[in-house]
Amino acid sequence: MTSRTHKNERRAGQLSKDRIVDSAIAILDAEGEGALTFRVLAARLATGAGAIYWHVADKQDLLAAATDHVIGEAFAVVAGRSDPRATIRAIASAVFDAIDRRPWVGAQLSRNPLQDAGLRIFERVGEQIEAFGVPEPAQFNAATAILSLILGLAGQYASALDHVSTGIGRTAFLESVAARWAVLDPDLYPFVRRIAAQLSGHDDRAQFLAGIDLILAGIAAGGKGGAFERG
Amino acid sequence: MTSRTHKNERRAGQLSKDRIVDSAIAILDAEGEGALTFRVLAARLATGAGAIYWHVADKQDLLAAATDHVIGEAFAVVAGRSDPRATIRAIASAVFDAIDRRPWVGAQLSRNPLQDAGLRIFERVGEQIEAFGVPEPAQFNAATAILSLILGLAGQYASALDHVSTGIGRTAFLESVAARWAVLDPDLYPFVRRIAAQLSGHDDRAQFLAGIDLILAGIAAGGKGGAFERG
DNA sequence: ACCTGAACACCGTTCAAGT
DNA sequence: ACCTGAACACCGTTCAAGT
Repeated sequence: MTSRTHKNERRAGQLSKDRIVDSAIAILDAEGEGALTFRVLAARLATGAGAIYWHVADKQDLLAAATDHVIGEAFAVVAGRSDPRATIRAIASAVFDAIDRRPWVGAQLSRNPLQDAGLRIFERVGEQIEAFGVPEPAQFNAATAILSLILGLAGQYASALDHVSTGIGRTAFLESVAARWAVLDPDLYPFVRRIAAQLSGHDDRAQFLAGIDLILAGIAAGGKGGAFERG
Repeated sequence: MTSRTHKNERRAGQLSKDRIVDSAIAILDAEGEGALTFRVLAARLATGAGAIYWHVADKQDLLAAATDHVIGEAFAVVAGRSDPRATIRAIASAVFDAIDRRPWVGAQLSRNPLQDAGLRIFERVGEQIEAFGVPEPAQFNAATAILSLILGLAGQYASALDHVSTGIGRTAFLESVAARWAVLDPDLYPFVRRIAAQLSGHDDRAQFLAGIDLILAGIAAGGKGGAFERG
């Protein structure tokens, strides 16, 4: 019965930051952000709650590591296009897909934008901004704008998905929001009222990328002098 | 001693959602988000913790109401410019200033973007997008992009201010971030390393508005056909 | 109708004690 | 060095009881 049970069996029981983060991700994926507790995490790892603190500074550190892991994985499969514009769209797409699969990633990104995962996105975007031909002094602003848009959309999308997960389906949720919007005071909220009709049918991913395109168009337009010729 | 003490004295002691929200804002302003507790809020209102629940659904409701109050006040003083572009910049500026004064507003906006305050911003921006001459079908995407950028920047700025408030000053904080960035692996983070030098000297507000300008430029460029002539 | 405040069901985090 | 798990110092929220 215990044949084949050598010391690796023990090794598998060893704690490590990686194992902790993997377990945390499994819990977050399966039951959402509210379910991640040091107690249930410890139970799943068959250890004491305090043991986790040997490998992880605190809960924020754990969530940051989990988010960084997911974003790192998402970026690993983003092939670099020759066109910087297409590459930036691919980066944004990868982030969108990661959030679509795991709403907690979006929540974490928008809550703590300056941590590892955010820096990873910033770097990727910035490299393409440079490849796009944006002059040095403008690169910081341009990359920050795109990063901010991604994070802002991440927060909105994650928050919407959050509501969806707590009960009704996506279209039912959108319809309930649309119904609430359609009933606002027309003097105070003329725009939102009018837009409500488009809510149910709209495509989140397309809207996400449309925003990116607007900034890219603005960057391109800013270089009227020819400074942004593809090169 | 008790002359002049008529029933209004009693009235002042009455609870109401407004009084609760005002007290919550006072606590948030004075001691930050971590200090807002139903117990300390109740103490400040000289009542029991449970009494608050008669006027407020839960803590999320309280924070949403506080944020909506602040954004409403901020928008009350935003004069409409004749130029939609300038008005959108003024709206973004007002949000920036509100967050600059109260970091918790930024955190709340980015955490819960679809609540009252977010809707207020969305409406204001949307109206200007229409005034800008963006055709109907594109208005939703354009307004969402600007709202998302504002929320994304709100989150980043709030998170930075948060770190500042916990100890060191702003420039010291930026320098510590810059120092961390400057020391990253140059193969993995070439862009962030290079940009680190600009961090200490940069102007948050200018960067905030630069992002808005990029989207506006993108919107204008999108209407090459003349559809976006100022009208 | 509105308020009281004790009680409930949790949290993240710490830390003496073990191996 | 690493793990255990009870204990600490809190939370938001509920609810019987009061007025």
